[in-house]
Parts: sequence; C-alpha cells; structure tokens
Amino acid sequence: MSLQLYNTLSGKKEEFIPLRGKQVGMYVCGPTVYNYFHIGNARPFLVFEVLRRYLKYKNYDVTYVSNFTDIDDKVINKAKEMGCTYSEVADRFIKEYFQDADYLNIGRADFYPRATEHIADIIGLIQRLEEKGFTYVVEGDVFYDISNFKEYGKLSKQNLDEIKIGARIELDERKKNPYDFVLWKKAKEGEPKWDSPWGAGRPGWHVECSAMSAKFLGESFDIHAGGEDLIFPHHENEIAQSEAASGKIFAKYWMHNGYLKIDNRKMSKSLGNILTIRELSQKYDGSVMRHFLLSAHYRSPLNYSLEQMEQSKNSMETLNNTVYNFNFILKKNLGNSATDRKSKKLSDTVDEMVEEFNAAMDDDFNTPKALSTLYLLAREANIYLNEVPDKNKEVVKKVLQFYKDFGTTILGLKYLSELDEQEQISKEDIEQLIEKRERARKNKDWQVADQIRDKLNSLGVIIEDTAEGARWKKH
RNA sequence: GGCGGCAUAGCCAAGCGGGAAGGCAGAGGACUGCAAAUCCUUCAUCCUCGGUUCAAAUCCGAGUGCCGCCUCCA
Repeated sequence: MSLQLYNTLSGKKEEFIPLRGKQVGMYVCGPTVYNYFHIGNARPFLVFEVLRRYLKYKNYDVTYVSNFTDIDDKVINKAKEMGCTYSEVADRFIKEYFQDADYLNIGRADFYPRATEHIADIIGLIQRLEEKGFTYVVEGDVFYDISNFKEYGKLSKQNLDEIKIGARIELDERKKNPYDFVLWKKAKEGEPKWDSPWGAGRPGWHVECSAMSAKFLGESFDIHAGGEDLIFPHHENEIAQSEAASGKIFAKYWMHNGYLKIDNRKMSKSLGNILTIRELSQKYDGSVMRHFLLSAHYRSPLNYSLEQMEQSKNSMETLNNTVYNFNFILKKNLGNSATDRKSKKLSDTVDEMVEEFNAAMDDDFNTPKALSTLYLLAREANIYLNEVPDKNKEVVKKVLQFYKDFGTTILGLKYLSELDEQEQISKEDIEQLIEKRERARKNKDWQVADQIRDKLNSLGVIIEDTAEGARWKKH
C-alpha cells in the first residue's frame, strides 16, 4: 500500500516517495503573529499536522517546521496600536498561538523559526541571489527580478504575459516587472531595522520561508504546505528564490488546503468575517472543532456554520459513548478470555477498519473517509456490547486500542470518557448514591430511585442502567 | 482578461466506469419500571442538456449556478 498525495505542482496525485528514504522534511507556512488566529488559519495548521501524525505512523522520520512571521507591516502597525515594540507583539501572539494550538491538540512542530532570528541567513540568501544576477536595487530596496527565472509561474500555472493584464496589480514604477517583489525593504523612520549590505532595513515576506526552510530542512525537501491562497504569489516566489539560489528543486510535493468559508465566503482577516479559535473555544470542545475541520477532505472548501458545529458535537458524542461504554467493561473488571464467534467477528471487524482507515489516508489523506471507520466500528462494537453477555476482554481492549491509535493518536480526537474538570461532587459520593439507588431499584422503589437519578442529573451526572450495573458519566 | 476550485438526501460528506459509504437531524419500532445508552427499519430520478460505452454520479462536450487566486491573507 502506498501513499498518494496530490501535488499542486503537477496537478495530480502522485506516489509519495521521500527524497531521503524514511526521512521526511515538512514545512508548513505558519502565522504572522499580530493577532489571535481564526478557524480558517487553523485548517492548515491542524490538517497538515495530522498528515505528519500519519507519516509517523507509517514509520517515517518526520522533521516538521512551521515558521512565525514576526516582522512585517501588520506586526509593526499592531505595535503602534498597542504602544509597545514589534517584538512584544510577536512574543505575545506566539504565546497565544500555542494556547490555541494546544486547545485544538495540534502537535508541536520540531522547529518554530522566527524571521527576526534568521536575519543573517536571509541576508546570505539575498547575497547569493545577487551574485547570480537575480536582484536589482532601487532606492535601498532590493527586488527579485522574475524575468531571469524562466520557470516563474510553474506552481500557479500563471503565464507571465497574461497575468500582466491582471486588473488589480498595484503598479510600482520602480519595478522592472509588476510581479517583481521585495527581498529587502529599506527601513523607514522609526521602524525596526537590521544592518545589511544594502543598508538598514528588514526582510521581505517571501524570503524568510526560503531561508529558514533551507536552514532546517536543506535546500531540497519533501513537503511544503499551506492554504491555497498562498500559491500565488507567496509559494511561487519562494520557488523562484530558492531554486534560483540553489539550482536545485525546492520542495518535491506542494500541498494546499481549501478555504474555510463562512456564509459561503472565504473567512479572512481582510474581509473581517473571522471567528477566532479563542472565541470558539468558549463554546466548543477542541475535539469538536477538530472533528469539524477533518470532516471534509482537506482540499475541499468547508463551510462553517452553527449547524455544522452542532453536528460535529453530536458526532463526537456517539464516539465518546462507544469508547466510554467499552471502558466501563474494563472498569468493572468484566470480560473473560473465552473465544466465541461474535468476539472473533468483532476482532475481525477491527482489522478490517484498520485496513480501511489506512486505505483512506493513503488516498491523498482522506480524513472524512478515515473518520467513517470509527463509526462503522462503533456500530459493530455496540451490537457486541448489547448481544454478548460474556465479553472477551482482549477484544474489548482491541476495540479501545483502535480508537486510541486511529482516533486519538492520528486524528487527534480526545474522548470525553473520564471525569475531569473540578468536581461539584466527589467520585465516592456518586458511587454511594448509585449504590443507594441500586438498592431502591431492587425493592422497586422507583420514587427513591428516580429522585437520586434526578439529583445526580442536576449535578451533571448521567446514569445509564445496563446489564452490568449502573454506568455513570458527566455530561 | 488569465488561472483554479466546487455542484451527491433536510444538513454535512465519501465515491474517480459495473452494488449511491459514513455522520447529523427527522419518522417508526426494539430494549428499559420509566429513562439514558444502544440496536433495527425508513429517508437520493447524484445541477441541466447532449455524447462515448453492454454499463456513467463517475469519461467527453456544451451550459447554468456558486466560490476563490491574480493586492495583505491559511
């Protein structure tokens, strides 16, 4: 079974063959840190980190790099607004980034390079481009001359002659070609600046990714990913810089996720229709948001709505219940080692689901299809729970292991199966009340039994009577 | 003007030439002292019109609708 990934560069699904055996280098464009990030920004962060989890599961040794753009106009403006330095803004929102990323259970990258910490590398890269004749300087600004890079447009499939007609390009008289872009920006009065051979200034946006990816992953690496709005010009420019400087292929696979939309429009800071993770975390569990973001294929557009979030919430609930109900068997220390046909069948179903899960993920990382295996198993597993009085302990464990390995380790979903948070009532008190209720039920004293159930309910504890005794959970 | 994406049930979403997955919601039923959880049943002329094929949601052509990139944007 081999992994197929859609490569924006070729416009096709391709077999994934890393450049260096089992070593995989992955670079995902990270945020400009001047604000909280929103659920649209979250999509690539989350989705490509799931790809990394899956690659790890497939025994690849992944080096995952995600940058922080900590110097640019937006950061500088924010600093003015907040009355502090640009680096205070960056530090602050990097901290906020991690809080939200953790909430979404986005795994940590191996490296989080910051542009301002790699000024020397950036200058070095620009110098190489200068030596090779890809730059020109106007009034202290260093530009990249795209006319010298013959393959310009190969990622976005833009034809230079035709994009010139583009309606919205802002003409900068100093540029030789409208699509030339700034590598080094001369400092304006009062702006943060670094010394360079071209005078004091700061790096342009695209150049940091070229410099930092080379530093951490080498001049050629495997996967470069981000939102599809980065294809042009950001990633196109990165290719132009990196390949012109090194003479080598930059990234082998380019992956881009579709937009997160709201009211059927792209969610973006410039449109002002954003919902931050911080806001949403007030309302929804991180796993519910993950479920939502993984419920569509990463390349498809995904529309945010309240109804969608409710659906994801309910869907997670089904998974939570199944996992919880299986854990209950172990907690009660029930189950034997007998082998019967139904246990065997459930065990086989788990094996089938493992295969289906892998097949789905191998096919361009199809998370919605992969998710469906969790539900298919849930049905079989719940039937087993209802129909088989003597559960086979190993099978019960195997089911739980499936949910852990694929649901949690790969997809990053956490099940609300255990009591957490601060308790209004202790575990012991709950167990005591349940025992009391069990006695009442034996005596058919329904009134007392229901009173206890109502009381627990008001404390957020739900009672479920089963053949194995009363089960309880927090809601 | 150039480049690209999407269109499958009430909602979401797989599917890539031969049985229309899965989830959510709804309806009915089973189980239960009543519940909860769970299970069962039920719910699709695959945007339109042509074409190719023994066979098309799937391929080709022409439309229609929606979204996006070409300016900062994930």
